[in-house]
Amino acid sequence: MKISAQEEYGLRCLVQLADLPEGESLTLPQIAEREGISTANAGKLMWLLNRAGFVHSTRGTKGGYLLARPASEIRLSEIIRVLDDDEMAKHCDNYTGVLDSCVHKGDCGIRPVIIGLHEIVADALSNITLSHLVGSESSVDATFHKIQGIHRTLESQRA
Amino acid sequence: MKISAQEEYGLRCLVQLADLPEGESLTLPQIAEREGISTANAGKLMWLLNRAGFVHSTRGTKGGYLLARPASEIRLSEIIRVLDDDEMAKHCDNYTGVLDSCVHKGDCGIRPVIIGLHEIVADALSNITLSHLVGSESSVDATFHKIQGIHRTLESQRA
DNA sequence: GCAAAACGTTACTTTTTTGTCAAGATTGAC
DNA sequence: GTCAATCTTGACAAAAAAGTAACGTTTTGC
Repeated sequence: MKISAQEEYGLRCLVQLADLPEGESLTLPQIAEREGISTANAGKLMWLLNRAGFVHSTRGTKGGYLLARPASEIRLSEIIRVLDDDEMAKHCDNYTGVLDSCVHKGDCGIRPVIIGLHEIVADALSNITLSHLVGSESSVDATFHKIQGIHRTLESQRA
Repeated sequence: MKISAQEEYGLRCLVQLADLPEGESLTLPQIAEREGISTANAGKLMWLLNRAGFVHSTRGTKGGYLLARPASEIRLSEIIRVLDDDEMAKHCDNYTGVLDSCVHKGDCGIRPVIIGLHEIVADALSNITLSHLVGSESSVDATFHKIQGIHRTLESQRA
């Protein structure tokens, strides 16, 4: 269970934009340099993020990228879903071995665990927004654990 | 964020062994057939699982594989850690772009989220054992949610 | 002993994922 | 209007993951 390169770098590019003063934008070369990736690679990532509606781009001299919505309104769960190509929906169609369909098509003891796991992850990520990620490592860490704590308490009250 | 083929199929092979009557074992061709994968592939997976100490193998005619420990004592968190090649420990060494080390080496707002996410997943998986996975899909689903519910309640009480 | 059935190990091939390149399109400045 | 800076897009190349093949070792049964 891991984060793909696309998820990691895509998220980082968005954080760079979220960390900008109101109204400012970044060009591809600037984003690439700040994240230590090639301009070509940054270009592809930003294309994905633009297509998904997370950023707005302007062409020509003085062009660049900026967030399409306030950072506080963009949840990590949305971002990951896009960068991950909605992998979860296809899980059971992918792992079919040498056959056309999974041998556990009818009844599968693993499926509920996989689905449940993704629910837990999506749930945790839906409570974190881009604006939560712009601070220092220690402050983000504190925020994350606070959010998780609150969330779990609400969960168990509901149950 | 997704499960790799190695994790998925490796876990499934273990579930097959967990579903066996006490003392019985399965050969590679049997495991392969039951999971719809090639014998060669099953062989590689079982080699990994044997090396990690989850199963015992016996060679020669009448040989085969069986669990090294009771299914109720093997937690999914251990299994995933092995099949995933302990990916988490290397996260920050992997995503360095074109550079030798990650540009966020010093202070990184994303790291606590990645680490926290893996903690949440490992936490959820540590409460599920192989024996939980042998029933029907609906019973496993019920068990999973029950375990998660109990766990979250304890978590929030502690907090 | 020897052949058949089974696991063990390493090297190789294929497929998927990542990352790069190059040509095109759009805009602003002069 | 031309030029330079910038994003867009599809094709291509490199790297990683997944899967296969080949050959070896061990055990059982005859």
